[in-house]
Amino acid sequence: MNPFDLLIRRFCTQVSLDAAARQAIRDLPHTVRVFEPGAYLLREGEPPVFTGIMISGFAYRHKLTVEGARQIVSLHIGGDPIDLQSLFLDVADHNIQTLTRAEIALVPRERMQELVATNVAVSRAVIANVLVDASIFREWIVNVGRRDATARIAHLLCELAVRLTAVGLAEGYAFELPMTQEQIGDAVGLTPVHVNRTLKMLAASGLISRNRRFVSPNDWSALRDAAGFNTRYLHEPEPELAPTQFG
Amino acid sequence: MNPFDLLIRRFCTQVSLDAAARQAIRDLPHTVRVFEPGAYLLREGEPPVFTGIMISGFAYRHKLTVEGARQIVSLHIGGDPIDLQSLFLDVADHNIQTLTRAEIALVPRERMQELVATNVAVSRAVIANVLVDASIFREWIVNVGRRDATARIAHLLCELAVRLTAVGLAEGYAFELPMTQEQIGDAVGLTPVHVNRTLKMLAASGLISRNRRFVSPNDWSALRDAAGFNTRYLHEPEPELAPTQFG
DNA sequence: CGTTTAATTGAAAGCAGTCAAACTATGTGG
DNA sequence: CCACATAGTTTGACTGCTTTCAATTAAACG
Repeated sequence: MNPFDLLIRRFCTQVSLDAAARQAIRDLPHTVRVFEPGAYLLREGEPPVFTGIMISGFAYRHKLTVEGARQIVSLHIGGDPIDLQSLFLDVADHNIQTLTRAEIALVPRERMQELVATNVAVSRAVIANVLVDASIFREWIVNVGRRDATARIAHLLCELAVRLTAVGLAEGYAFELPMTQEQIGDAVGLTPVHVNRTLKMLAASGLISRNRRFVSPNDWSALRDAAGFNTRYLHEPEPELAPTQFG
Repeated sequence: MNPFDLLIRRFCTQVSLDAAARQAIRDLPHTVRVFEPGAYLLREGEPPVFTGIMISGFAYRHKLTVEGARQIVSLHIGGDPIDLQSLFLDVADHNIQTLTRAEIALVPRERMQELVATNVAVSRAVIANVLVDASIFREWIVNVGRRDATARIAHLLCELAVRLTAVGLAEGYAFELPMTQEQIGDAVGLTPVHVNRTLKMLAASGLISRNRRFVSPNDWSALRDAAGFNTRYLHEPEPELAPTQFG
């Protein structure tokens, strides 16, 4: 699929885009590149050059404390725009790295800025997308600030299950989680040892099944309850209102 | 000061606004209202009706977990736009409450949406502002996820000191922090008891002085080091580049 | 097959939480 | 102006969730 159709589909979950806006997006110049796992897409302190669209693979944003501890602040999957977060900021405040091999469509930042400046519908879509990202950041603050280890990890799993399902990358909320337990810990503010114990406990209590990095909820509503998970913060469209036509 | 001049000043820390854009902002319809401490400006689950500009006072955004624990996800001070975060989202994913008595200029959401749709410079300013908010959310994830109690609280104090100083509400990084220790705990993911102990420890170690809710750093660079605080995430303009003319 | 990376497990230590009570402002009504 | 009520701060003792340290097992890799 054309990377911009992925982006258009994403935008259409929040706003409607007329034909002109869609065409303007498709006309953006871009290069599709494949990045190996661990590749940096953005480094803190450096000026952002590209805006990207994840075609496939996983990526994560993270920051390091002065003591060297890492905190992952978000995860990105196929269809996610990358680095709209830096579109109008001149120095990156965080790093973005691929988690897996990933195909990413790179668009020069200035060209995206120009499009946002000239097309109202696109501008609105970009703002809405950025606002949803911000909502997810807020929920992550709650997750690391006020949930215990079990709920934190369950919440992360729920979020990924729902987001992956929304873009057709998970079946029945089951999915491959391409993260080491250390990376999971960095995402939820725990140590890898405790992530291991908590994951085993989630499996032992029957909430999930694990097979290597493949995770599947045995009882979705029980997992959701354990996580205190509510999809509201993802601002997904109501199923019945979901756009079926987007191109 | 006219509330919109506050907003224009804020926007001009990130982008430049031409005379037309400034006038368009000043032409926004608005009502100035005074809210008592604890008043709700927005409730999770409800549709946002207004966008606001804090003229004076403090406010905070927060979310509740299903267990009833509260997590404050951001603090707002004079000059901050409120609820640009919900400008294009139809259901609030969090609550906003005043911390103190606060004067707020309310602008109907649709009028702000219209302005963003018709004025490119304003649109860019709104996006930049929202992106800075998001950057602060990211840093808060790091704060609660990867710092110990001392660093967390020191970091909160540093952030407020810098932000209040930037808008002329603090002298020498000293300021009145109008929060109970329970609210501070809700902002950094700690219990009020531990906040109390940590605050006393910060004072005992000479990093800060406290007098009721008035906090002043005795040694700014030592406090900054204890917090692992770096202003980059606030995306403030370089002092020498700071706009001196903005209206 | 060795080598490296990741997952697992056990034991001990520690930071922060919980529970409970005392203290201190601040405010109210008589 | 004082007794009383309320909200917030402070302190102590104890508990416990997570971390730390260390070692073992399992999987991935060339």
